[in-house]
Amino acid sequence: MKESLREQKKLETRDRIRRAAAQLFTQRGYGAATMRQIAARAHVGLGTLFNYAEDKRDLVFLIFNEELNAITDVALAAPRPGQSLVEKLLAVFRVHYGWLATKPALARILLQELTFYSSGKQAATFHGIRKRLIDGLEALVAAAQKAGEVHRREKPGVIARHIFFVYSASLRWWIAAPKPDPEKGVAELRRMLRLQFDGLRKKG
Amino acid sequence: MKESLREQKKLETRDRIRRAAAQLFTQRGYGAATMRQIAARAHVGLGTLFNYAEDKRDLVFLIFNEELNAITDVALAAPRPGQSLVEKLLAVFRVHYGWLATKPALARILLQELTFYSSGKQAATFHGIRKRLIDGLEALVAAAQKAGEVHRREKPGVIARHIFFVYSASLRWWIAAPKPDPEKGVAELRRMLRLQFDGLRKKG
DNA sequence: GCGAAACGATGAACATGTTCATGTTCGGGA
DNA sequence: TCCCGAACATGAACATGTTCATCGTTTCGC
Repeated sequence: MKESLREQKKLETRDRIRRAAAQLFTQRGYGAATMRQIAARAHVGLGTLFNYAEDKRDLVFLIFNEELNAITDVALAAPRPGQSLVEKLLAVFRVHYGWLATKPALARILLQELTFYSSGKQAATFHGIRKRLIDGLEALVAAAQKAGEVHRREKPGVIARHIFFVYSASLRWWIAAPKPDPEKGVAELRRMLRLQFDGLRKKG
Repeated sequence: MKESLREQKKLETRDRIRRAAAQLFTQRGYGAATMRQIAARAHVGLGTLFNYAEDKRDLVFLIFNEELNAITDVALAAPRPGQSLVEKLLAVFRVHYGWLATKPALARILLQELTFYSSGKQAATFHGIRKRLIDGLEALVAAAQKAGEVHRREKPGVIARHIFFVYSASLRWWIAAPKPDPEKGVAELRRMLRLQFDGLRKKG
């Protein structure tokens, strides 16, 4: 290892900040928790927070990014061969639902306040992870097209984006509930994806 | 008229605030425009702003609400009998695209920063208007179900919400372009709605 | 080991959103 | 006409996010 001591201390400091921010955001909400309180609980100076997150919003991403990255790896490996496209997609999303259900208060902050926020160093990482997810969806769609399960009238990227938006909408709807149940969330999403897969047109 | 002078002055003050806020948000962006600058340009005390909007974000809704309300009336009256559901929906949305294209900078603030913000007196009005739009969509869907154009596997409210989200996503994508062209926006939305209408499943 | 340069921590100072106690203006009843 | 209460306007005071000049620590070439 190159910079043992320095690097070590930096990681510990970042972790203390993450834990302090997570606790205070959860207890008091995003708006009511102040940077000074977070700095105090993390045993760092006020200015130090801004060495790790560009601004207050960026702190939320700092809390989530590490776990989100790991969870996304798990999620993208979840689909099994032989499943239909909808079931493969649900296998991916189910992992995220289960994870977010363990920390609904923080998840609400992430989904309701930050979906379209993009500046900040941590936010960049966040969007990178999200892109990996969307790329994964695109691969699933492309495979389904190749297998003849899905038509080819639209490019897989377009369809993947569309699916991602359906997922985002359902997720936001679900997380707003008082005590989000992942099973119910996945069930609702299944309805939405079926609707998307089957279309609106009346058959025969 | 009941309160001629008072009511009159109030309306004028609100209008000055609206214009000042719109100008400064457009010129400098939402973050860089300060409440003090807005108050100065509106020839009003700083505190007065907070008699008309609950907070800074609420100012954005104050700017939009009046026009948005009128535009939504026009939009909901746009569909013509005999059009397909997709064309009826596009007739509605086209009005909004055309309107927002005339003020892209402000529209970007509204769509990218404020879609999920909900507290504040102006925000309440905004969401009321949005609900009227979604109810209108629901009525179109219900009619299409009754006419046998759309299946009945899902309730019209669910389908309408789904359509609204597709619309929101497309709109946000479109408004991010440097100089949004309403025709292109509507064309892109048409692709998305067709995708929704036809479904993903490969036919026979 | 030693000096210096790079790196990170720090909190006082600043900028700006928000509150609120106070002053001002208007409408209507006596 | 003359008050009085309600509605409205106001800016000083406050709370809090953010910047930045400064300081201590770690690293690295010698």
